[in-house]
Formats: sequence, structure tokens, C-alpha cells
Amino acid sequence: MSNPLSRKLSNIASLTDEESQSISDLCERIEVVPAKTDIISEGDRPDYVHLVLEGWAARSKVLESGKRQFTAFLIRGDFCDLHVTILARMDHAITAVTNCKVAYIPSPELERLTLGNAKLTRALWWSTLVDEAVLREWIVNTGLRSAYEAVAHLICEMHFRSQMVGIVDGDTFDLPLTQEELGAATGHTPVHINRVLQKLRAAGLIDFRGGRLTVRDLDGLEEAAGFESEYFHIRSGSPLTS
Amino acid sequence: MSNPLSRKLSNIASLTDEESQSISDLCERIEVVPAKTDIISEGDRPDYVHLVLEGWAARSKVLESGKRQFTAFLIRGDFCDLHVTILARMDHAITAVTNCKVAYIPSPELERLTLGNAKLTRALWWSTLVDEAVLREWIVNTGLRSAYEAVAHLICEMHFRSQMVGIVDGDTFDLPLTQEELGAATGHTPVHINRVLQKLRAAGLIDFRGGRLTVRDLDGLEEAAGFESEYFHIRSGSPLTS
DNA sequence: CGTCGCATTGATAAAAATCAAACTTGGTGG
DNA sequence: CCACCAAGTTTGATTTTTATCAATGCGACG
Repeated sequence: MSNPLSRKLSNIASLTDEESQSISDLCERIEVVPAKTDIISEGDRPDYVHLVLEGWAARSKVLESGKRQFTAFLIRGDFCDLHVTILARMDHAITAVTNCKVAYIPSPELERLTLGNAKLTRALWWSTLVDEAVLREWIVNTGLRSAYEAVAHLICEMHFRSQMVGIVDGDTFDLPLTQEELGAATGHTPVHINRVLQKLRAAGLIDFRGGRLTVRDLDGLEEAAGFESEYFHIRSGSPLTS
Repeated sequence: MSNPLSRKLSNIASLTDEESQSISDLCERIEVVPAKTDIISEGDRPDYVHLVLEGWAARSKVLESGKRQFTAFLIRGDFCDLHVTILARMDHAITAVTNCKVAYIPSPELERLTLGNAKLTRALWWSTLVDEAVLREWIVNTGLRSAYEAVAHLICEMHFRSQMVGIVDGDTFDLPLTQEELGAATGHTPVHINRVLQKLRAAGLIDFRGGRLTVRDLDGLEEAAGFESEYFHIRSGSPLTS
């Protein structure tokens, strides 16, 4: 279960050792992408399917004005571009937020693996459907929720997702984002994010410094965010279904 | 080519008569869903794949406060829940905005059609990937763009998508939305939408009344919106690639 | 002809952006 | 070890955008 993708998929499917091994085998070619550089740029036509093994990356759209909006964060076990070979070119960039370890998987190998395995096919479908659900939640974040609620919600999301891949240590996990980057994700200015974070700290919900976030009061945080984890569609037997 | 889905897919793939016919055959069971009622409710576990044949629907998330956010509009040729059978339950509702004609397609029949047909499989993957790209664009709308830009962008999107399925008449098409609904899509209050629409009219970009929108100045509108149609990934030979 | 759902208008308040400066802090090199 | 630097954070003052509240207008429809 050391492979990040296997780890993630195990939240909704029981994988055999062979299946886990096959998934590990896919990740033969691994590259390290330095922070602040593109894993995939807008306009690229990727030959490989990229899988984040380590570190944080972000999908980002940049407008002519130079302003940018993140539309997703990618962590351990997340695909950058599953099935994007279907499309001619990337319509957005994927940028490493921290140094990232990325697996370059040849599409045909992934296809070969899934073709005869309905369970794995379903599991990968689950991951794309959850990605979509997360996108919808981000629309709610930017459209309907206040800055305070949106930041709280984003923290809940990343906390939950980090738990899914086993990178939460007690109540603390990596959130390697500057206030500017938190703003790019929630649609606010860094100055405003700063003030929101102060309120979240003052409310006793979180500690946050040096890229590490500690959840001081999970119930309070989820309440403030209006966070409900159902949209991840974890199977009810999972340890995460508290 | 009378089937809305065939019509849509023909933007990226050349379908044979047999393929078009197979798609039409899928749409055997058709129901009319009255405006303002759910096609699928949150929590449902749909047995069928639902395809909108006629009318407008919206994906919507409702918060405890009662506020709602639309996360997508569905028109002729759009799936409500392609492959959602993978998930246990719907995490959002799909509501008919107008009266809708909806095809109820048994999942196995759709699977049977795509299983042996790589072209159709790719075409359906294209449609889901474009749906995702549209979600990302909505995040940019609500997060980064001003209300004025966001409304302009939404109009551009729906104009383009309406063109893709052949329901634009000259420079006029159906936009059967109240100002409250435009607000639910862009994250603004109806009052503010009203003022934004007045500005768009005053700028000579659009006319809009009675649920019909006329584009008076497409270049100006796209410029105001920062609209670029690349994210639909229409193949370069398509009539829409002007 | 009244009424209901929408659209519009105006006045005011709240949320968030903008602008500008000062403060921390972790790292670097002398 | 210390001074300095750059990146990021924090603070304050001000402006802009958008929400809120409350009426009024209006057109389709029974």
C-alpha cells in the first residue's frame, strides 16, 4: 500500500496485492518538478498521464490581466490529466506549488491495466467524479460563501483529502500555501486572506504557520465552513466515515 | 442528425448513420419534467442515465441557509449524470429551469454501445472533459471576474453551447433565466444582476427580454467577458471554429 | 381589473479590494 | 555571528464593489 494511488483508491475499493503491484509498476518513470514551475503548461499536449506522488500542485488559469485563479489543488495520489489525451491541448496549466515528485505514466499502459479490470476502472471513474464534485464545491466557495467560510472550507477539504492518503499527523498536516496562494484559490486578495486567517485563529479553530496547519477544533471548523464530506463518496465502511 | 446528442458529438467526431441511429435508439424512454421541479434530487441513486433533449436544467447546491448556487446549466444534448451509477448517491440536485424533455437511458445499454466503439467512447469522454473545463471556467467567473464580466462570460458560454447544438437563430437564442437565476449561477444578488444587465445593454452588447437574448456585438461581448472558446476543444475543422 | 412574479429604482450597509507602509523571519554571505 | 535581504505577513486608511432593505413599476394571465 505504499503507492499513493493505491492508498487513495483503497478508500473505495479493496485492491488485491496484484492490483496494488500493477499500479506501482505504472509509476516507473518518476521526475522531480521544482516548486513554482509548470508540471504541464497551458497549450501542452501531454504524452503521459501525470500522477502526483509527493508535494502539492495546483491547476491554474491565468487571465490577460495577469491575475490567476487556482481551480484545484493536487496532492499525493492525484492525477493531473487522466484521459486528457482525448483533448488536443491543455486549457489550463498545472503548476508545482512545492517541489513535486511526479510519475509519468504512458497512457497505453494505464489503458491496458483498466481494460480488463472493471474494479479498477470503476475506482478511477470514482476519482474523476470526485474531482468534479470538488470543482462544484469550489464554485460554491467562490460564489456563495463568505471569505471566512470559503477559507475554512478549503482547509476542511485539504484536511479530509490529506487524511485519505495518510498524510495527516494527529491534527496537523501540510498546507504549504502562502496567503497569496490561498487567495488565488478562494478568489480573494492576500490582504483579506490575512484578516480571515486571523479570525480563524482568534476563534480557536486553527493554528497555521510555516506551511503546517493544526486543526484546533474540527467540529467548529466544519461548522464555520458548512463542510460535509459526503461529496467525496467514501464507502461507508471506510475508516474515514466517522 | 435530429438527435441532440448526435448533433453535439458531431462537433468533434464524424458519426456514421448507424452510430447516430444507435444513439437515437438509446433515447427510447422520454419524460417531460415540468419547470422548477427536480430531474434528480440530492441523495438520489439514479437507475438511469438522464439526457436533456429539450429545455434548460441546472445543477444546484443548496446550503443550510437556504441559499443556492448553480454549478452548471444543462441544455439539449447534455447528460445529467453520465457514469454517476458509480457513486452511491447524488451530491447535488438537477432542477428543470424550464419544462424539459429528458431521455431515461438504462446504463447497460449505454455501456453496450460504447464498449465496442472507441470513437463513441472518446466522444463521450470529450463531453465529460468539456463539462469539467466549463466548471473550471465557472470558478474563474465567481472567483476572479467582476459581476459584469461574469455575466458577459456566462452569456458567451451559453451562446457558444447553443450554437454547438443548433439552437441559435441568427444572433438570438433562448436564455430562459430570471435575474435571480442568473445570480444563482454567478454568485450575485438579483438586484446586482439587474444593474449589470442594464450596463450590458447600455454598452450595446446585448438585448435581453422574455427569456430571449440577442447578441448585438459579439466581439465586444467576448472582449468584455474575456471569453475564449478554446476550452470547448472543438476540432479545428468544425464550422464553429471561425 | 386585480394579482402575482419579475424587474427596476433608490438609499444604505457590509464585504472585500486597493494602496502603502512597516514588520517578521528564514536564509545568505561577509 | 551578525548584517542584510527577500519573501511573506501584518497593519491601517480609503475606495470600490456588492449585498441588503424597501418600495415601486409593470406585464402576462386568469
